[in-house]
Amino acid sequence: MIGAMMNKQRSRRTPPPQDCPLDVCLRLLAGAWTPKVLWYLCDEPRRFGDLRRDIGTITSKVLTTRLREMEELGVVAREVIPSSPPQVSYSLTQLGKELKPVLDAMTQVGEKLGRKIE
Amino acid sequence: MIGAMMNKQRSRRTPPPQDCPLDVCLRLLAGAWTPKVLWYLCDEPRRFGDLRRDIGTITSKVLTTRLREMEELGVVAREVIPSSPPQVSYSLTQLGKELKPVLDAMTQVGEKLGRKIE
DNA sequence: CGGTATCCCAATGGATACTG
DNA sequence: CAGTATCCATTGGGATACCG
Repeated sequence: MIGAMMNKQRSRRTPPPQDCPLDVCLRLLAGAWTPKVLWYLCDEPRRFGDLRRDIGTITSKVLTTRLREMEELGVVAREVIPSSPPQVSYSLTQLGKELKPVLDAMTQVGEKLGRKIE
Repeated sequence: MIGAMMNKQRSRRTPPPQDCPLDVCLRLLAGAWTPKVLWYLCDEPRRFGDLRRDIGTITSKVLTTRLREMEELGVVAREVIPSSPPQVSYSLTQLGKELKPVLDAMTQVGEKLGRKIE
């Protein structure tokens, strides 16, 4: 079963192939909610539930997914604080903080783009 | 096109809800191939077919889609040169050129992210 | 040359329920 | 509190064919 399923059929869905650095960064930022997670982590570390409430309508499944992939890329750090009830705190790493200027730059252009919309 | 996208009925609940400038910029850049199109238009105007060949494996359907939405946002300009065979030239507008620093910033962070991957 | 028109698939992520 | 586990609707965009 696994063998069969691992047989990647490359016929369709030839993905944007190169892993140039731009694509890498984009794949991170384009994940749903990712910019908002970064935004709320910018100022200070936050716990899972706080993040969830801050962002508003994100489900815990998706929030978990995003945090896990950000963690794997070294953009956020996860710290478990043994206590009862359990607490898990998320914060930006040094690398994560380097995304701030990117978000700011995108916001600036976004404002000009935005005037074209509505 | 993105404008239409923004009025579209949301399926189940209100997903990525706010249209903050960051989201607007991101929706543009996250379109498949969009960064590459921008990249190849950076230096000089290019014709449709040239862009297609530059990028390599993009289909004309998708290239058209991307160029149309970039045009609607005022990021690229489309110029039809009456001749035989017909020529259509695409170039970055002033606003489009402002995306260059954004791409550069993303590339820089992407390089550091990339070292985490492979 | 510079596109449209179809058809269709697989990944993304939303809804909901449940757990240590 | 901080997640997992399922299930499934939406959709971006790839393949292919065709056109003025």
